[in-house]
Amino acid sequence: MTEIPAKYDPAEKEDKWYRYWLDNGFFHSEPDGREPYTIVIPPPNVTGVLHMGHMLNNTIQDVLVRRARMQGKNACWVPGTDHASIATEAKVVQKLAAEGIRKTDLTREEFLKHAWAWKEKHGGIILEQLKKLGASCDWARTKFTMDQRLSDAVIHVFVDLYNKGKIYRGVRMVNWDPAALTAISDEEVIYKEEHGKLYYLRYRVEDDPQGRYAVVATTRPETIMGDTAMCINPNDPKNAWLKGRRVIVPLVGRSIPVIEDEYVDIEFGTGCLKVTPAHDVNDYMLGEKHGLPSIDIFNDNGTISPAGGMYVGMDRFEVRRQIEIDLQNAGLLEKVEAYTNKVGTSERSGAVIEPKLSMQWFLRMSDLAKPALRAVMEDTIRLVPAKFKNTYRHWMENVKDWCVSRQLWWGQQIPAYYIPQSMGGGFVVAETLGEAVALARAKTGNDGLTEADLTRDPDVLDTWFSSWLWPQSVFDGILNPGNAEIKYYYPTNDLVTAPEILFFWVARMIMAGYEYQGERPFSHVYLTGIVRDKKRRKMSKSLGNSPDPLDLIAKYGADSVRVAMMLCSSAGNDIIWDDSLIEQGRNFGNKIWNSFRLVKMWDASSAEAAVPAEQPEAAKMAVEWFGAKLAMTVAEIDEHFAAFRISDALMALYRLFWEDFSGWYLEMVKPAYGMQMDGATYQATIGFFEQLLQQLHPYMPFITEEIWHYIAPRGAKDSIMVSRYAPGGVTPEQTACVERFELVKEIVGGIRNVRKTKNIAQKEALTLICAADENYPAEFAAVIAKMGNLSSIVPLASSAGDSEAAKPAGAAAFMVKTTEYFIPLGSMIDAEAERERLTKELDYARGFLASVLKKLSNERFVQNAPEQVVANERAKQADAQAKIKALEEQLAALE
RNA sequence: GGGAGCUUAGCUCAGUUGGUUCAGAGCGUCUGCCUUACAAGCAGAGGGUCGGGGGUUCGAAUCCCUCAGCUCCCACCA
Repeated sequence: MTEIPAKYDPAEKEDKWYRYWLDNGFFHSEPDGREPYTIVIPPPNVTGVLHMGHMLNNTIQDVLVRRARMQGKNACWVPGTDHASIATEAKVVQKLAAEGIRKTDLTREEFLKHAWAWKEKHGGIILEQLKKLGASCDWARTKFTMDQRLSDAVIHVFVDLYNKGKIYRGVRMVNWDPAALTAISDEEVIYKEEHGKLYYLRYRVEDDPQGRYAVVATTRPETIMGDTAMCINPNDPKNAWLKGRRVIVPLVGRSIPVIEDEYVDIEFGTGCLKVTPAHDVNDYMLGEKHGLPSIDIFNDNGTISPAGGMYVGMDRFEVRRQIEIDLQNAGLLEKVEAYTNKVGTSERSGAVIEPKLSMQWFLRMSDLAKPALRAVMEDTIRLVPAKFKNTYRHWMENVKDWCVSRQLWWGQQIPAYYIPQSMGGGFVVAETLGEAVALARAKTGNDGLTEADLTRDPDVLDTWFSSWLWPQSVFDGILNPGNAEIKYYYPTNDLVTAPEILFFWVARMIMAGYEYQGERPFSHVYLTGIVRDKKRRKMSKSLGNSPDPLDLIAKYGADSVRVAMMLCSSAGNDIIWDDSLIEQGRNFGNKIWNSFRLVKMWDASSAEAAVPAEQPEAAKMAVEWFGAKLAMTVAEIDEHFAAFRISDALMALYRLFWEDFSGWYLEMVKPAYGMQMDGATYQATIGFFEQLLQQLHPYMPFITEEIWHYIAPRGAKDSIMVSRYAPGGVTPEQTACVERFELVKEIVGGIRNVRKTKNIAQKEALTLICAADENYPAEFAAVIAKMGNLSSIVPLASSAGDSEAAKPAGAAAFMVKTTEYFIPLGSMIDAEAERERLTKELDYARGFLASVLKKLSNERFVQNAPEQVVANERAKQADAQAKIKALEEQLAALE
């Protein structure tokens, strides 16, 4: 037998076993006759590094995958990364800036070369980190959202949707960063409270004999050059006089109409709104609605453009200061109030965002959303927890068209090609340049048109426009529909992701799934919580409150981190991370290791001590009981998994191993001092241990593999991770056995209590006297004797009625259910203390009886409550009465 | 402003359709133990008027109303 080290060293073993799994190809899946179990990873940013959120998310996926594999399914976990256009491009720009290179100085091709170099260097780090966690991904299938095949699929889908009339060009307000000279996404806008001013400007009413003014309140007086209307609420009596009039924009002198729209808040300011369609989203919508012209008065860098007509070339904030003075001097500034509002700033440059109109590509969502909404509402796709269904519905019923273009270079370039004005203008959309030329020729009727005449749209597609195809594109299901892999692996089973991307990603994957496969992309969506610190703050770099997962793994081992994660994570709830959790994980591993060492010590084959001829009774009963307990707990774990209660499943297992197996079972089968264990018990124990390891394996893959190979010599292919769970099932006898054993626990507890209160050492054997009634688990007598260290269990003279006679004087007593137990202690009994204890118990029992009787004397209760409930109350009454009688007798015996 | 959700032990959370073992688990705390697998352990103990108030019911942590506090999502008012 191999010597087993006293301590388990994760650092040493984890790399070894991961290597072993890889070398044997255990993670790899190919379609075969088995039932598939598929998960596609939510692809992390290609240049990202592992944080606690990834740890949580990927541990859950690995637990699900490993379990499915051991259930005999063909488990396939597809890993990969996302090109994350915005984030990656920002990082590349930053890196280039550090080298003194500006993006604007590079051509698109040059920039992309840098970006790819960056991706090659940093990409995939996160996948290597996942290996440390033990993730059983099929690495041979690793995909990247900008792999050629996946990019082709994206382009194909864009063209297809365009041809179906679902994609169109339109104007939209984007967040313009005047410092970085780029549009940024809504997510990159940080709103900050700013103490600014609210300016009240006088707009002279045209042709008004009284020379009156309409006063408008604005925070942005510098945009007046872009005003093309004033708007009032038609229901606003105080401004009714302005209806149908025209007003003069102050300083500018332009005459603009007064329009009416209920959008205007009557209560705000004066109830008059200046409308600047080019520089405010809401104004833009008003402009669309009322057919107003739009004057863009800003250059890209935030200075005034010639279209402004005044202050040309000045910075927008300087203009704000200047215009205040100029308005004042012209007598057109009614007043200025202090005003606090939220101003959007760029996450990247810190500059104040300028809303800017621009031409973008949109995807019509309403038709796509319908089947996707139905699938979730009808539970074809189950969200876990289900509370997210409401949010999902709300969003899907109010879905807006998706702006799919981004003013970036890193990503799939939009396959739209513009035809020069000289050749008729317009554009065509095609998968290849060749096709574009053909289309353009057909469109213009100009056969002389060549590739060189076409200009490709410079924008790229939103990253989500590639990741929404992920469950399909990783199996080439877009370009090669109906291929063997997509048929086998799709729909996938479970998706594990964060609720904040339910709409960005999950909903869109569902849409794409129905659009291109005619089927849901997955059947369950498990939504994890956010990992927070002890103070419930989000973990972030700036707060420095996020532990580095790799440090934790190095210090405690991946198994410990995984257990810690799974212990505190219930679906949809944020998880509050506390380093003490990881200690709990480590302690559990330690417990498993030591239990194993103990069991291995009893290996009958290496016996030096005497082996008993036959299996001791206590051991026999222990085996029967633990077999039953194990079967029941496994069934419970199955239920937990069916409902995705993964932390509950782990807790059930944790308690089974720690309390029942280590605390009770191992103590029950432990050979007597100087004796060896019999073969039958040893074999049973090893069998239990293997089953426990199998159940634990999804959570703690490394230590279970290590012990698996210590337990018995195994072939190179006999990994625990590809072993199969034993068939489940619980018999009624097993359920009864476990129930009866609860009595044993209580009786042993009673004995221990007596020892403790009377200060009797465990070594000192005692005698137990008890009435062998139906609540006494006689079949476990040997177990009780062993666990309580009893020299004998003596039946109480049993004939009913005269039992008092046989009750021992000077004995400590306790009750389990209605059965009395006595431990004769002779002179050690402190009659006074005993009387006090009994009186207390008696008082409680009488009070309890009184409450039961009160209930039973309530006619309405007896009439209305179900029979079973009433019967239970009567049973309680009988028990309480029996208990009271017994206690009274015990008290009397003390006299 | 619109929508959703949460509030149970010191902490993190379970608690299916109201009804036995409904007031639970883990961790932490406290007490006693270095008992030959494990002190990263063993044996025990204490701790909650289930956010407040009201209602329905024979019976409410559970259903309804209301108030308070917290969280998230969406739209953000010139």
